[in-house]
Amino acid sequence: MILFDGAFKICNISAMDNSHTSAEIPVTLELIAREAGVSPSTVSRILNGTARVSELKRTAVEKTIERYNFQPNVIARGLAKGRTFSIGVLTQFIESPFYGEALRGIEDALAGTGFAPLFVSGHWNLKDEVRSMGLLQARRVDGVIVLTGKLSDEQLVQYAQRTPVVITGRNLQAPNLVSLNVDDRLGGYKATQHLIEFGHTRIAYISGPVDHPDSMERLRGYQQALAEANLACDPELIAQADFHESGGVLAINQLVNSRRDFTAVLAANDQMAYGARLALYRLNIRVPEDISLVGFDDLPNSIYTMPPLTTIRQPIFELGKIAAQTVLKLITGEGTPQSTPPVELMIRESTRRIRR
Amino acid sequence: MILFDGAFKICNISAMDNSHTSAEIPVTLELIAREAGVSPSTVSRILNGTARVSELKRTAVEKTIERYNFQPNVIARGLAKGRTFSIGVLTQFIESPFYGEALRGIEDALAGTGFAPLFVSGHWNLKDEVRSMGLLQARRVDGVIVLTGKLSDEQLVQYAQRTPVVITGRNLQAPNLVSLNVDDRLGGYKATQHLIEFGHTRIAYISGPVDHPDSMERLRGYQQALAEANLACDPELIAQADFHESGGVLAINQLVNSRRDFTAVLAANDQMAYGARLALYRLNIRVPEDISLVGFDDLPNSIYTMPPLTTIRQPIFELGKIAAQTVLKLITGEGTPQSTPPVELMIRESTRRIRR
DNA sequence: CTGTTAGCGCTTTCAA
DNA sequence: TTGAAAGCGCTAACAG
Repeated sequence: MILFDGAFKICNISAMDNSHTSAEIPVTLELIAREAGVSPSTVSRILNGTARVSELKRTAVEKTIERYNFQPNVIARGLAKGRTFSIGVLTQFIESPFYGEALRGIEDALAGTGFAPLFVSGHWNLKDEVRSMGLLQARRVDGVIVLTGKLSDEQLVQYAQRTPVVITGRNLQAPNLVSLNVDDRLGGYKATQHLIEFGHTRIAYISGPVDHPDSMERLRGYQQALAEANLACDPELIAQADFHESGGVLAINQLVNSRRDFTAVLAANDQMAYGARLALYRLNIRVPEDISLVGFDDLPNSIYTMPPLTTIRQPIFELGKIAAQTVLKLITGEGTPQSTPPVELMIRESTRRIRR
Repeated sequence: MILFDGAFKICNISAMDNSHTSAEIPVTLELIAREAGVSPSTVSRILNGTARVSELKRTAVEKTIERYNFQPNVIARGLAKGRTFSIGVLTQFIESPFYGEALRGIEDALAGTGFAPLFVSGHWNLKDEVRSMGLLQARRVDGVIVLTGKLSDEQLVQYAQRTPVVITGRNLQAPNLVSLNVDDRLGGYKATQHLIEFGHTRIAYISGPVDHPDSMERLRGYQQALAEANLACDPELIAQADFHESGGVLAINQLVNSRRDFTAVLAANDQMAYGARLALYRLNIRVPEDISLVGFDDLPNSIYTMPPLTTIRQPIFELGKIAAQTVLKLITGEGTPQSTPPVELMIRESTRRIRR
């Protein structure tokens, strides 16, 4: 295997010398103005469409802009206008498949508006969230979208005094701030109801962190569906986990060790359902023949799961989109908030009617 | 089900009225200086540690900063210093589980350096990539990391004339630009070799897009391993797909329809392997009993796949980290480029020794 | 050590 | 219509 003489390659080590960078005449609006024989204000006016400009000068300017491939400095513009045209987005993990969809929604809504998203991560960790919010503040974003997280209501309200805030996953009333929610409880309810309709009466629940509002709402939906069907809610059947795959694994083991029997499992999110799936496989328990499994979120992957996962679809892409639209409205002072689309039960192949 | 009277909820509609926003006195460096009884320069010096300042004034200033909760305006600072302290990152899909890891690496490397990443998406689409690069340019980022994509070498080189560029997934030599690579060919080679060692001789390959350099390199590794083992490379056993799950489904169907027999499949990435897995399941072909399956990337999910997927681990988090470190070095003009860690074969449960 | 004075690149009155 | 001038919030010589 002689072709591979190293496990990696780096090109152009000499490129590290970038001493030449210093030369270059920066192309600025002023330069354009001079070259086109007009004043800077005129160029600015053309760029912003702020006022009528004679056809003659306009074409002259446009030509020079073209020629120099001039792009106005958004930073400088921001300073002058007191607006940076960027929207801060506090997500939890930049690589999260779940929040990723929301980010895509935000990108989508912001495309073509002149505003750009600035993504920062909080890692489900108050300190990081505060630091990240500080970064956004320092960069004077015009608005902020907070995708859940651990910031206190007070912090959020205070933050909203300086900058418009849109927050998901919590109910909060304050000036300059709007909360956007999907109906987690309804989701938990629908999922449980589906299982009950399939004849299951012993339904285990793998919950997320107790301090996570979404998680608790879903649990409430589960409990309510149980209650409405006159089924007891056995606390032994509720395992507490952490929204991660590994938590799902642990939860299943714990549930099985408890020796309570159950014929179905509802996981508070898809990631835990993935972990649960693996744990069941290890225990030689078949899905859905022996146990039905339901997730929550409908991650892109859940169609390709083995078997494809029955789950609650959250309109998370749309939520991101609406959040972005809402924050823009807050900034410009327009009204009419949007409603978020409802959660939806996606019946796939991980659940089946119980054999009697 | 009376508790849910709507499938969504929006709070605080009245918050849309943000007319009060106009009041507020902005807290600036100048304000701090005045309140502390010193000149703006002194405050600036304290903030930047640019020069020694008497203990007396320092504490006075620090107190006022504290009192006003002052955060210097990074935008203004950027204008003055000719540096924005942000690094543009062109990714393809913000929600991609694969690039997500790289983004995390970038965040990780940038944390605490004062630089912030500005993530933009290219969607594997030249037009979007150009637009996104334009956005970065307009915002005067101090450096750019390009995670593969379709920009031409010329475009990249030209871009590097204005801003330091780090590019992954291609070999390019130019001033002010460095290319970072993982050894895709070696990955393809290792994966194939593993299959051959397990006794497989008829190994199908699901490729990515032909215009994708990573994809082609992996294919070459596959071919080389075959050649070294004196196995013929049957073109009928190579299905062309698109790096997405659905492509994996299609590829398997095509492969099976071709009526060539094979006992193993190597997919050029994990996502296609997921799709292949589903397609095989639909066809009642067991993995790994009937067919062994290997992926490429080692996405976080591949441990939780059914069965857990044998795959080539790409050090993509580390790659992101190194890319960020490299671009910082390019900016500050320091030297010593890093090497990227090698790819690694992760043997899990989707492959097994062929029964004879 | 510290204040004064010019800008950074753009927008925006205010006159002309 | 258009230009001159002032200013956005900060930094960086340059004196003192």
